[in-house]
Amino acid sequence: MTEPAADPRRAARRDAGRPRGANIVDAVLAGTLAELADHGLSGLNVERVARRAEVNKTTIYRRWPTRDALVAAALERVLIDVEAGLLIPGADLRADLLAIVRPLADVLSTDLGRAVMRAAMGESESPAVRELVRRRLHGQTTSPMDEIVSRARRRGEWGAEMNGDEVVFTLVGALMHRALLEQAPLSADWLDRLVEMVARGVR
Amino acid sequence: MTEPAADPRRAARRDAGRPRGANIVDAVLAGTLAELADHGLSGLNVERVARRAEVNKTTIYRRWPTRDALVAAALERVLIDVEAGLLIPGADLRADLLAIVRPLADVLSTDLGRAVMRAAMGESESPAVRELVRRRLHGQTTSPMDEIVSRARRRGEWGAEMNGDEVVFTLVGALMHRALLEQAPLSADWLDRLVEMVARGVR
DNA sequence: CCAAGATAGCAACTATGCGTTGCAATGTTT
DNA sequence: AAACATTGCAACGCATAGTTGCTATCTTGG
Repeated sequence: MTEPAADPRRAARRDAGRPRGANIVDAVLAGTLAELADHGLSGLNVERVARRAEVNKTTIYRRWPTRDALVAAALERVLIDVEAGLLIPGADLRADLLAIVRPLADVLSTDLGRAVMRAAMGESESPAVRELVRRRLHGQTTSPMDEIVSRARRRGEWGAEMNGDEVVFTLVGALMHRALLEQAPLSADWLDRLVEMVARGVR
Repeated sequence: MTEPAADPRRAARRDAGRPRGANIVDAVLAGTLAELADHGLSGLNVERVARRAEVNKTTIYRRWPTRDALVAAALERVLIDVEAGLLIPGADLRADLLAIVRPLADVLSTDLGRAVMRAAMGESESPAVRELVRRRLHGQTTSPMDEIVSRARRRGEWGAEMNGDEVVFTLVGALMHRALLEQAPLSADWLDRLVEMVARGVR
């Protein structure tokens, strides 16, 4: 539900037209993210996005039917970058967990990232966002974690009845809380302590 | 910034007037919470709140200058109920942690509670809400945790370099993630496993 | 090259919801 | 009874979401 917009009238011939919209899509979503970082979700305004992307408001509405859909699409852009770290096996469980959590920590260390995640939590009523979050959550972290857990089991680092997902989600929740509610820095030091604690906890 | 609204003109004589507003304040805040639960933060509408509370819109605006302030006041109402569990010392660290986290878990198990916490996270840009969250967070959990940690230290259950706040906040973050993003139930079983993991982690 | 089809811009419009204002009605205190 | 405070009411101004009808421009198949 991001690019061509499933429109019956557009089903027949999809190869004609003015400059095909990839550029526009990019510009608009980038503009949306920028506005999100600048004014927050509640201050996000479609007309400003349009101006920023140097595109007409109508064009935006033709591609994304509602403000929510626009935001959801923009969020998706960013969340793709939070893909779990490449699955290079680390020295131990702590290293593996750190590798999985660090990309998110990086995102949450920028104004944009915080704005985006805030939106993801706050707007998670919106069907579009809710769907997106579910997709990104399950499936993005689950498979890497399965790998990590079985490695850790082999090394005797994992004896808990906790499953992999539950553990990552706890870590993610902790990051969110610190970044969004406490508004405290996600320092390397703190991250180390957090992961250390969790790693000890599942032994 | 909850009840009388600091208004210079009202400083002189504050004892005359129509039925003093306690009833109205209650009705309006209750209405706000109800609307929040029904339509979510983005769907919350002052005029509907007014109808629901059987009060005029103007009256609301006279007491709470903006929609944000109204929401903040309503949030505060609920968050008071999340006060840390009475400090009855439990059998062990696990029991203490459970006692501290359970009130929040209860709140997050209702539609209203989820809506409220979602609002608290999403709207934490808004100065009013941000201030509120800070106040409730620091000071609400810190002192009970100091107590719990020193008890746990005495019993040899706490050897970690993690401090008390960091641990509660991790727990709270985990609850939030599960309730708001995963939208999974905060079952007693899951809560036990979570607390068990953390308790082991700080040893 | 040309006609068809698709996309984008533009301007004007509706609808909704926030927040304001002036005034009248009603209640309380001294 | 007089003074004062609070509420209700109706009518606004204003920003922003979302729509519509039209025209201009681009791409591609023939």
